[in-house]
Amino acid sequence: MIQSRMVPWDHLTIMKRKVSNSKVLNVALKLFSSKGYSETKMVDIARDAGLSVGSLYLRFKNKEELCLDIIKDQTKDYFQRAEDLAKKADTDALKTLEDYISFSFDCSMKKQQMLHIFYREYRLPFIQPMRSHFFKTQQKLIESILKKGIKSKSIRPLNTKDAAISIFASIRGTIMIKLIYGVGSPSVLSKSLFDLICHGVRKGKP
Amino acid sequence: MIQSRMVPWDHLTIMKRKVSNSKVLNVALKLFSSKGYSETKMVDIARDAGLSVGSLYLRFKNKEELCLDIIKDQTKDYFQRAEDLAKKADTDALKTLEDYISFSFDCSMKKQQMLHIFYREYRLPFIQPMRSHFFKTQQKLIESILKKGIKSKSIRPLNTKDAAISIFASIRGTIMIKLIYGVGSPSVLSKSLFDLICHGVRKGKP
DNA sequence: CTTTAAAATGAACGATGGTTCATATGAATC
DNA sequence: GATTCATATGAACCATCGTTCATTTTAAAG
Repeated sequence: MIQSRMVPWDHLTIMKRKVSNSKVLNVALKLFSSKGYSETKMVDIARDAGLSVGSLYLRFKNKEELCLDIIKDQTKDYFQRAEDLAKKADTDALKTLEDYISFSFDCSMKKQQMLHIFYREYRLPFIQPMRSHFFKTQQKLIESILKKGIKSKSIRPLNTKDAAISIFASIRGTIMIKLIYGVGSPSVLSKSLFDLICHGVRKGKP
Repeated sequence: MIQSRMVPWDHLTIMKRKVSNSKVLNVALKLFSSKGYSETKMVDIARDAGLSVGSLYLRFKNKEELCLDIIKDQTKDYFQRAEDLAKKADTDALKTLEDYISFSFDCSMKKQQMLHIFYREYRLPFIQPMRSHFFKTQQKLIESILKKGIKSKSIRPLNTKDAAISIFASIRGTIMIKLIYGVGSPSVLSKSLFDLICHGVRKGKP
């Protein structure tokens, strides 16, 4: 019981706080994703979480930091999982590419609330660094899969850098379309995108 | 000279107004695209255009309508040009697809200021109808190119609806990446995307 | 029961910015 | 010069939040 006085961190606190921090983050995520960042008011978050505005400011420095905390919370294990997945490209690059695309879709669907924050108001300045980091790592990751595929001859020789950008853009574009317009099922979109990226539309051999 | 009293429309008014409407639209476009819709204040637009706030409200009902007027102004002949282009698919579907992609890139680069409005704050409710219309028409257009290509055997048989969505998403995704991160030259991106869509990454015949 | 301090409260503050309106300007007409 | 009316002005109005802070509540410790 001493701990509840000494450590303020959420997961160690034993029922001193009425409402847990993760509850607040979830509520805020829901609001940001449904109404947008600037349309979501601090009072809304407080009300929905069952707290007062004042309490919010005891836990988060301000609105921006609250938003950043959400994003950190939502992305914490994505990068490692993507990295692990890419390692398999030594064995079968095309299969790895397929897995990566389907993994991207899965994650995006699970985290679509968070993605709404990214796609809306896409230049909220404090989000830019995270977006940039995501782009760079994923582009390099796709490039590494392509290189391995070319080496093992399952992928035709091509400019890996340009192709990686195109593939990354295609994946993110499709996810964006899905999120904005709600068309198509994720699995069909994912499958049909891989089919396109893998074979192209042209008839006959390349 | 009588006209200047009788018709308030911009292009017919002979120097009664200090500042033309199209000047205002251009100034506002510049501000919206560089700072974002909600970060752009009506006073900013007024100042940069060399007008008072009051005058702005004599010309545009409110901020939203001003923004819509900009978009209408910027997109007025896009749709017809895209339609005309697609007609050529009877002759050579692959070439038409290539042209469509490069046309999309060209337009997007010329109108990138306007696109910033679309990609930022992407759910400004009053913009949704326009976005939706764009998606539907372009998807149908791509689908029609694919169908013609399949008929004339330059394109392999595939689910044209799914493929059209993937292709549309890839194009828009690539343009978005270009606008957000500024990576790559438009012509290289366009070329490399067509290469991907046309051939895919796989080695050997499909 | 008293003390203590973390946690919670919400009214009040202050800055912001879209919109309005009473007033002014100026060019055309008589 | 007087009249008229489109155009222009910008201070003022009003609503909207993000943020703060003096005060209260809660519950563990003594």
